[in-house]
Amino acid sequence: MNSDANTRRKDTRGEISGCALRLFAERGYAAVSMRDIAEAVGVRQGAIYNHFASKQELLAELMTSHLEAVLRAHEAALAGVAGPVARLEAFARFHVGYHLDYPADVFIAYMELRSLEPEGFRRINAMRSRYEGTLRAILAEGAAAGLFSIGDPAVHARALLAMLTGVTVWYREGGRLDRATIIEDYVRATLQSVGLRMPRGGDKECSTQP
Amino acid sequence: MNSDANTRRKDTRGEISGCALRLFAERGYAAVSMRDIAEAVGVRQGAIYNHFASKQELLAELMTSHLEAVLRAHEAALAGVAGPVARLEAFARFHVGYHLDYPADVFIAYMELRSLEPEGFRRINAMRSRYEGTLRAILAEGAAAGLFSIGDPAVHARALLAMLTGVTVWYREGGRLDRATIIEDYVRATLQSVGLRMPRGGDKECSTQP
DNA sequence: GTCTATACTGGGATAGAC
DNA sequence: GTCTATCCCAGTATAGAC
Repeated sequence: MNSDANTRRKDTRGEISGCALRLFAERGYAAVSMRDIAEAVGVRQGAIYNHFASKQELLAELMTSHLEAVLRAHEAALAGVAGPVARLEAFARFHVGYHLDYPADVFIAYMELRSLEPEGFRRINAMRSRYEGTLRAILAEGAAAGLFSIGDPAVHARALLAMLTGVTVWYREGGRLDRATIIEDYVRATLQSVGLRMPRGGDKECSTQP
Repeated sequence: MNSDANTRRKDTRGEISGCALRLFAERGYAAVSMRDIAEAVGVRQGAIYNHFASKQELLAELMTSHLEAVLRAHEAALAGVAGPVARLEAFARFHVGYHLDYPADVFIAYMELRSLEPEGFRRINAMRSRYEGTLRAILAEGAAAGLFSIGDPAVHARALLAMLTGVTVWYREGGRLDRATIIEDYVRATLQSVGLRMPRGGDKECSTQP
């Protein structure tokens, strides 16, 4: 039906995005050259400019599509979840799970904001703020209802986001701990940080230690 | 008595360190040129090489002296503090306080590890691991004693470090919140995250909201 | 749409006068 | 120890053949 990205013809644009994403995450935007990206894709440097007008546009595109995906998935994850406690748990579970699945995307969106030129920065920072705002609202609501014991909701929101996002810094697939364990640990830390004690008992049988 | 950095003669080396620190923190190592640093200092580019052999050595030097200072201050802050609960509180209070005082140093040491060449990386990463290890030990001890309710101590240590270190990302002097409030909020989040409830009552009178 | 080739800029680092 | 001047290379982006 549609003409684009349809058949299995090689999708150069997509491969450029993928390689750039990985390299930016590994070394940082400024430390990666268009030649590096081209080599990873298997084309010559000039070919990239058939798909992206500039390195800057490539970065902005990566961040935009990532943030759009995050916001969509995040809204879906919290849709129909009611009450600050349940919403906070859902937020933490979604956030860590998503970050385990897309560590490079997340890392870039978190770290390379400063590499954006003013226009892109404003647009993309606004998307990030929306996301942060939903967590802040949950915390403020829980605090107002007397359910949470926290200081300033904005401070706590940033503290939790830093904590949850930090999972991308050290997590590597096939490591000592599996995905489910890590998520539960972060969810527990999140809920306890606002003064709650465990979501539901030991949660998935507390068999961490033998 | 000593011959170096003694009188008030201009300390070019120190100014290079200071400007490089600030610029690396603002834009990232790869995005800052030796010309940028020289301009900030007020000398010509070549003059830097009278004090540092290379840009890479300059970065390694900044990170090393920072980490040495952190480890010293951290040991002093925890010296004589006994018991996992008190030590965890002292750790959190020290960590956030130090990071509020030296945000640029901390940010670089956290973010620019990947910009180090192999030799410097090993050396400096070992220093970071020592620091992380002290927190992990506190958590493991508290968990073993049944005082803390956490999952894997290594996961929780990294989660807390990311949370506490993240204060440098958003804190700006003269903002809405003062230093003491921010520290107390982070300390509270830290202690609660392991399942404790408040260090001592409301702590400094809970007058956050009017 | 990809290639080769190139324009142009800016980077790290060095040489030698002062 | 700092300066000016320069080397050499890598970087982004473009032009034009295929």
